Amino acid sequence: MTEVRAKNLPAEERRNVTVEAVIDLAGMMNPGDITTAAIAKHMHLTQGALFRHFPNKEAIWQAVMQWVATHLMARIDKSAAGIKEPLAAMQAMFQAHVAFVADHPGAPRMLFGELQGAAMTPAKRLAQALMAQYAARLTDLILSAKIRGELPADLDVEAATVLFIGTIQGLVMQALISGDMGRMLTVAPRVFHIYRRGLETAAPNKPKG
Amino acid sequence: MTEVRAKNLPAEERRNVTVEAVIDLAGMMNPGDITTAAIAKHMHLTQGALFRHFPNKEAIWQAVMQWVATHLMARIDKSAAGIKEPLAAMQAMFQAHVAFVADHPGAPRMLFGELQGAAMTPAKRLAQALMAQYAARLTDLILSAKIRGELPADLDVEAATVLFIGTIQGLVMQALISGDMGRMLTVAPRVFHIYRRGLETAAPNKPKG
DNA sequence: CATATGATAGTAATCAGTTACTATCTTTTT
DNA sequence: AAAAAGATAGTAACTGATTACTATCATATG
Repeated sequence: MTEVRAKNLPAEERRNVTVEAVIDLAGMMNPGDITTAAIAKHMHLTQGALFRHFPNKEAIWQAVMQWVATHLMARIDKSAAGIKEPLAAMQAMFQAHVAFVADHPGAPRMLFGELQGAAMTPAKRLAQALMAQYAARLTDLILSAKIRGELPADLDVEAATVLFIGTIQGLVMQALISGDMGRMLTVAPRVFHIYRRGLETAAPNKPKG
Repeated sequence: MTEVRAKNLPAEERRNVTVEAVIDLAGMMNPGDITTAAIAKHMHLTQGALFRHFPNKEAIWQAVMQWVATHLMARIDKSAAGIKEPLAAMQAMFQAHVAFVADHPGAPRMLFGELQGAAMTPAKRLAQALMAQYAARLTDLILSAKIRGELPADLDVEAATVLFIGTIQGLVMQALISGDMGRMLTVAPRVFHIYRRGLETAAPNKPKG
């Protein structure tokens, strides 16, 4: 017997519910089309009440981006924790990232939408910081894989990092387009397999001849 | 002494100019935020005048998607024409696609934006047809590469196709985010190199042991 | 009672699309 | 070829709907 309507939530919890409502909505509609009225309706509240908990709409988006950054990184860190082999850790991160998106399709849509916006909003700054942190972590893993001899010393690290992130973005984008998140989960390991082979056998520009 | 303002263009040319204006604007702002007023202003026209040439806004977007589909496929076909080796053809397509995006950053933004929209608009249908055509062409190339012995017979064709498209989407997405299209052009061949190595050495699931 | 939370009912700005009128180009008629 | 007529293209001002945001009043909680 869950209450359809939770009344008079404490402020912090109401803010959390708001963020979840936005992530939820972003999975169903274009983030740019999400109005404060739509958010309020989705959480069974009146539109004006939202502004008792957030000073303006931008603050809501900022909170959402913070939620995405925190939860995504937490999930990725957890998946790779305790794995010694860098390539195995990367594989775990890859799968964890894809699984996170499958659970929260609205999250990448908020990210992409925010990052592509022209204006340098606080939300965009958060999104950029997330991306930078992600890329740095990957580069470290690839470098240590080189040191451990798991990857060839002449591997193009930058291209490998770009391709890892790009592969996920591409997978996610295609899943968002088709609307089939489950399929992405099964294709992801097969795609990562090709990526991994590419790293392991990469010769920079002139294969010895 | 170019005229700042071309007056009273014939209808068809005015429609072409409109499409170009939209692609141009989409490179600078979120496609969803492009208003008819913004389009008109960008082409030095009044907002109402647009509706003399298009019945509604959706028709404008439809024309834009048609433009993207036609020009992108033409450029890709041209780049691969006359190349016998499938892998070389794929490499040419890859580079041509990236170059097209560098020339028209608004094009992929329109595509992604349209494909992610919930409503099944005519513009979305065009975008989906473009993607399907693209994927089919790739699958054909990969299959013929197998037959010619350029790629291993046990390569996961579906994953290879998804990864090709995903790699481009990921590259483009990162370029859109950073706003640096020139860099994408230089990174693209290095990224494709890793992709190609992945295909050439891929063993499906159980590397013989 | 005091305060936090919510509802109701607004505001000014902006959106796609329409209307009435005017300018410009093309064709026909003389 | 000159002028009138018709068609096409553009302008300016508007409409109703929707937006983010606010002011005021009501209620629930501790």
